[in-house]
Amino acid sequence: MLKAQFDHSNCSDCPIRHRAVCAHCDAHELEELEDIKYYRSFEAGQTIIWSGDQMNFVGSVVSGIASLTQTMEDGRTQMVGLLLPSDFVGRPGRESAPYDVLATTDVVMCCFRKKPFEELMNHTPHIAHRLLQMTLDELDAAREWMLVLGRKTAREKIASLLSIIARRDASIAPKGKSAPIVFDLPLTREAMADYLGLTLETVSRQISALKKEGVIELEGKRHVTIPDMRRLMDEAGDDSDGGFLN
Amino acid sequence: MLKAQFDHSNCSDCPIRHRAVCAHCDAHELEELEDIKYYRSFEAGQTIIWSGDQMNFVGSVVSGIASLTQTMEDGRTQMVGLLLPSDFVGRPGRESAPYDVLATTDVVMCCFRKKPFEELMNHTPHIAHRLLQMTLDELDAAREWMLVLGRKTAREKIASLLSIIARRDASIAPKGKSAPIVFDLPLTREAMADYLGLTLETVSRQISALKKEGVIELEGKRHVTIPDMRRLMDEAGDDSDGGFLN
DNA sequence: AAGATACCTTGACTGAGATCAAGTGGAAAT
DNA sequence: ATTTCCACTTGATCTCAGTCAAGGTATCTT
Repeated sequence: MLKAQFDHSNCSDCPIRHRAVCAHCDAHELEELEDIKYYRSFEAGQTIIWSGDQMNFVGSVVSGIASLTQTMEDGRTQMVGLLLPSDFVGRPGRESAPYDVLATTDVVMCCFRKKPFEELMNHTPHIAHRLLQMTLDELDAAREWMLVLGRKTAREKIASLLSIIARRDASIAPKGKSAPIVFDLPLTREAMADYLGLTLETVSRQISALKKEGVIELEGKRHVTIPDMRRLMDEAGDDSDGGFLN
Repeated sequence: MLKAQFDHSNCSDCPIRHRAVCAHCDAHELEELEDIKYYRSFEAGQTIIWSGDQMNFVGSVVSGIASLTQTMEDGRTQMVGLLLPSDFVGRPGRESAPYDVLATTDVVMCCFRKKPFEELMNHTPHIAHRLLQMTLDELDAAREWMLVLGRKTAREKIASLLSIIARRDASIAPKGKSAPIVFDLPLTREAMADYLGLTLETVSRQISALKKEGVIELEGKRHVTIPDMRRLMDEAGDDSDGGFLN
């Protein structure tokens, strides 16, 4: 069903057209991409790519959320990337995947066979340049996350994660700064724990605590309301006037 | 003194010629780079770039070690990158620096004024392509580090850091796998702590413990011998046959 | 030579988060 | 309707690393 929704779809109608790796492409370049692209759907929980496997495609997340995950032999796991719509998966020039890629929700991906994509990239500076931009952004995000993992308390970690998810959804929010932000958590408590370097019990306790103190409101287990974004960002230990609110 | 050593030097004699952002450049491109490059030296402990400052240059570390560091308002700090010779500093297209860049040892940098470099990059795919490669490598390193920060014990963290430094110096080592690896720690205990998300006391204790158990040997506070690399990698919690030893 | 400084080590105690365990609630399966 | 299952919550206890404090050692200053 989901698949059909995107099959044969034209790039110009694509929801991630202006943010994905193809964002800077002109009409001609887009045609070349259309020739080698295909869509694939994955159900929540499915593994999209296994660490160590041959990678014969690269691609963009069109809808849904995927995660990059590293696992130690004894089972400890750490999420090392959260892939949102428009994010790119795979590395041109690399043979095998360094991490597991998991579908956290149902996911649709726009895939390109790796070889043709690499060739296309070599004579299409627009793609290479956009990929560089996106990679630099991801590197910044990874480094921000290193501060969270290395130095923040459990409470600050949770608040940081909620801030990030809220910020992403806030683009739709009205101008008024004080308007409450509402969203659904796309992650289980366990996935949050794997992202934050915590146990799921600690995640649960901290969410309960933030709820009890009115920093967040919860309806069911996933539906979150942030009455005061500034308060949440204080709890995250971020500079309260940094970036998001001005 | 250090400065003179590199002033007016020709790119073809440069120690990082084949690994830096200029690695793929041909003779003509190198000439263009020579026109806009200049060298700067920094003493150990000096700040190379302040977070938030205007960045009017980008460049490569030629010798020495620098670090990218993030600091919270209350003083907690996390190192988010370790810059070794050939590593690139700065982001084309960005105005202000997102992190502090500190000289951990004496450092020599090969700098390019940002504007000319950006223009040069636009019509020099060799540079853009190499920068993409390097950025993807850094992203991998950052993600590997996220596993260390999020899921490893203090002991594993120290062993991981020692492995990384040892691996870097091991390129010079003879073929025989069992040959002990010897190097000097380029970081203070505090810098190690900032890299690992620990306190300096914990770093000191874990190093003492590894020494007592014969995993490492110490001469003075900085001179390290690794009698058995495989043992160290076991302590790091890494797959013992992953990557380094085969 | 004596003091100052920077870097490091070690000990005693504390506490945040992990671990172990039991229980809740809601949705799907039978 | 009730069983099963999964995601989540909550409690009791434990432990690893943080905190606070004292002392050591090498180098630099005066």
